[in-house]
Amino acid sequence: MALTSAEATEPVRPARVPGPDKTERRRVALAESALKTLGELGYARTSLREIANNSEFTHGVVHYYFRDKIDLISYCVRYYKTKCAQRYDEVVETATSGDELAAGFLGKLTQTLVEETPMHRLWYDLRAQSMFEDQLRDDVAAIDQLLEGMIWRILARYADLTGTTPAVDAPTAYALLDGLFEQAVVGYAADPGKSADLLTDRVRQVLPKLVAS
Amino acid sequence: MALTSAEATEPVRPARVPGPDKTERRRVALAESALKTLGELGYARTSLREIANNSEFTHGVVHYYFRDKIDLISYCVRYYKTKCAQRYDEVVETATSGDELAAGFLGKLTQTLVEETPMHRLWYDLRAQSMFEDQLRDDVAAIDQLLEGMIWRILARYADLTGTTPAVDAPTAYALLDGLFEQAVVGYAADPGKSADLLTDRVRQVLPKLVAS
DNA sequence: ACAAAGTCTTGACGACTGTCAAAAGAATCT
DNA sequence: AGATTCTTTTGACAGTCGTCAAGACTTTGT
Repeated sequence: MALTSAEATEPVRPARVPGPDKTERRRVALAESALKTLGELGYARTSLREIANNSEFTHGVVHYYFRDKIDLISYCVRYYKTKCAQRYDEVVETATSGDELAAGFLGKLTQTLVEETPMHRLWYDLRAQSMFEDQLRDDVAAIDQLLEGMIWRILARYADLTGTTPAVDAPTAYALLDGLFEQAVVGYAADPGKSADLLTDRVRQVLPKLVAS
Repeated sequence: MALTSAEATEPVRPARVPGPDKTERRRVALAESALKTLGELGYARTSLREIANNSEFTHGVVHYYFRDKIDLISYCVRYYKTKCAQRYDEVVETATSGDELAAGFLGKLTQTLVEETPMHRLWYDLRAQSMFEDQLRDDVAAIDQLLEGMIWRILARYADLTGTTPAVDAPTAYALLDGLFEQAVVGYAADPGKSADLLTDRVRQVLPKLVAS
């Protein structure tokens, strides 16, 4: 799946630029600064100047590499995708029993909840923004698809290891687990320790209900 | 449960004001304009002037009745609460079988999805904002509690009518159904008709898994 | 009828915002 | 070495923003 939107917005490349690496490295650097800022402040309070302050450049450079602010945000969303595409695949590949898979998945789930809290808050913020910002919709929808695939691989493997079959389809499984995870992310600010434990308990309880003999 | 936060921010009332009705009616009117604007534009793009444009007043009046912008938004969140507090109670009260309850609940669920789409988008937007805006956190948490109670009454009654017991606790049930509903709200923009039908199918499939003999 | 109090409009302030482009600095080519 | 191109900084513009308060208008009380 080509990043057609990014290619479309990319400035025409001069003949002597040393390949795409420089421009792409810059865009990635700016995207990382943007994600950091968005994770701290949220979409509503993130300005281009704030993003620039969190980078090694000044605000002008954003317009050299991106058409406008929303172009940068969209790029961020797509870049975000590449960072979480295969978060649980190792667990899927190495588990040899349902319990082991569940434990591994839960370990990773709470680990990412604790270690990447701003990124998760950002994700839910951006998904909400996508309901109001047409330009974000497709990129956010693509990430939802990706996350749905991730969860499906977990559930399909879990069914496999437990000699059962999934009792719900991929979108349903994803929505259910996403609901639990979002609850943990929202509740994390108020009570970080408890939130992670509750998530573990709830997912462990729900997972077996999503498969059937 | 007293609206202590609102009372705390209310300006000291002159001795001769004709009771709380006038001030409260004004605050409600402004809150309704604010909710309308927030539902259309989202939190990030909603300004006080935009809210005023959607009301019969000018922007100055907001500061006559509210300390600041966030005070108005908080009031909106609490006011929102009163509008959805008992959405499904009639279904709970009138259903005489599990199937009837499920059908009634699903009817109401899709009806509200279709008829109040901006309010639901707003809710998810505000909940995301509450992760970044401390002043919104308690009010949003209170609404989550309320919605959890609503879902719990549905599930408890469903268990009652089907001669089963709930297999998960209230927060878990709420997170699961909330996940499905949010998925429908997010997907609604892309495909309104399909989204409502999918929601119905998924909730109907999941509900029986949340109770046990 | 007039004074007092309440309510709302108007207008301005300082700060912030996204965007644009000139200019300066750096890198590359001849 | 100098020209050319690329990259970044700087600075400005026009507009928006939340907030504040003076003043105008409305309502109420005497």
